[in-house]
Amino acid sequence: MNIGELAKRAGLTASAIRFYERAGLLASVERRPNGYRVYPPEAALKLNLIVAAQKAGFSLDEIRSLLPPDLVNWRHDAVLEALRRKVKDIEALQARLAQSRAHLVALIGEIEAKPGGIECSENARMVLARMLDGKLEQPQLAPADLRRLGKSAGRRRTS
Amino acid sequence: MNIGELAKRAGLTASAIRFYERAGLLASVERRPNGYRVYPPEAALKLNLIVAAQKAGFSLDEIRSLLPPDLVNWRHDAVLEALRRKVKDIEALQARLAQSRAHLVALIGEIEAKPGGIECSENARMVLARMLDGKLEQPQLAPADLRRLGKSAGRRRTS
DNA sequence: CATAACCTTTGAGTTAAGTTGAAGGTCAAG
DNA sequence: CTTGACCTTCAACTTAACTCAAAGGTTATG
Repeated sequence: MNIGELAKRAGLTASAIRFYERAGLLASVERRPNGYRVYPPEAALKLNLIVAAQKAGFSLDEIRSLLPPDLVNWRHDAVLEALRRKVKDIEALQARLAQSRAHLVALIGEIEAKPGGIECSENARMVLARMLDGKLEQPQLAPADLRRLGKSAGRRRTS
Repeated sequence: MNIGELAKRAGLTASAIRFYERAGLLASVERRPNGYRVYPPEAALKLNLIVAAQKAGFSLDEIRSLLPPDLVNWRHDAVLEALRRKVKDIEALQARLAQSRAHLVALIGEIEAKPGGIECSENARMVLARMLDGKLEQPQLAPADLRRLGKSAGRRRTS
């Protein structure tokens, strides 16, 4: 199977697959005499796994450090530890989101609760004040690698 | 007040404040004869507001489009709409996170449930298979601007 | 034999929200 | 008069996960 065929099967682009190879997620692969990469059918499985792990919030770096070269000799303990850590990360993010949501909902309530009486600027000043002290201390969170978890799951190839 | 003083008060760096000005979030400010920026005390309030909005998941672009120049003539309806939209975004992300978390927890359970009997490679293959079809379709989500919501709230200046 | 549809590598561009560095002007203290 | 702490601009760098373009080789088809 050539790279284009594999890309189609995995729902990726050929350039993404080359990128994964360059990034060390895929071992360097067999070549035809003309230089074309040739993939065995299992390659699609590995790509699907990578995509799934990404959707679950793992970075390519994390995935590389956990993926065994052969797809069968997993480092059990490391994988379990990473999974548990990721669950913790998600829970922390969930807590933060719940706080943010609550703040926003409260803010909406305060803004709506003034049908037009008290001068607009008066109102604005009060709402502002409440908004600012409400936000001043939120839970400190793990490093920035949580960002990934917020990514869209859509983005299937459109061509 | 000079920029360094303002930065200290707002918990930002001077370069961040210059960046916000360049990005159109802050109107260009009065200068001393030597070129130094001079800020009125209210400036800190505006910066606090920007920081608060960012923590709530708004991008600088969004903030710029909502922030009135005078801090008092808000476009009520636009602000309310933006707030409600942001709450929706947060809820969508929460749903996605709950799914991811559930998947990971289930996966951990499956891996743990094999004390060492069935060949490791057998187990790996099964777990893999279940993992892949579980993930294949997740809720499609709004564009990628949800990323911001995952950012750490920590990162108070350390110098 | 021309053309399209593949494939190759390399290098640069994308986004967001800043940070860092160079090169230089200004100001107060000792 | 020099040291150190400020301030100025501008340009380039950072991160992640790719994408895109250029320039060229290969293969199948009409």
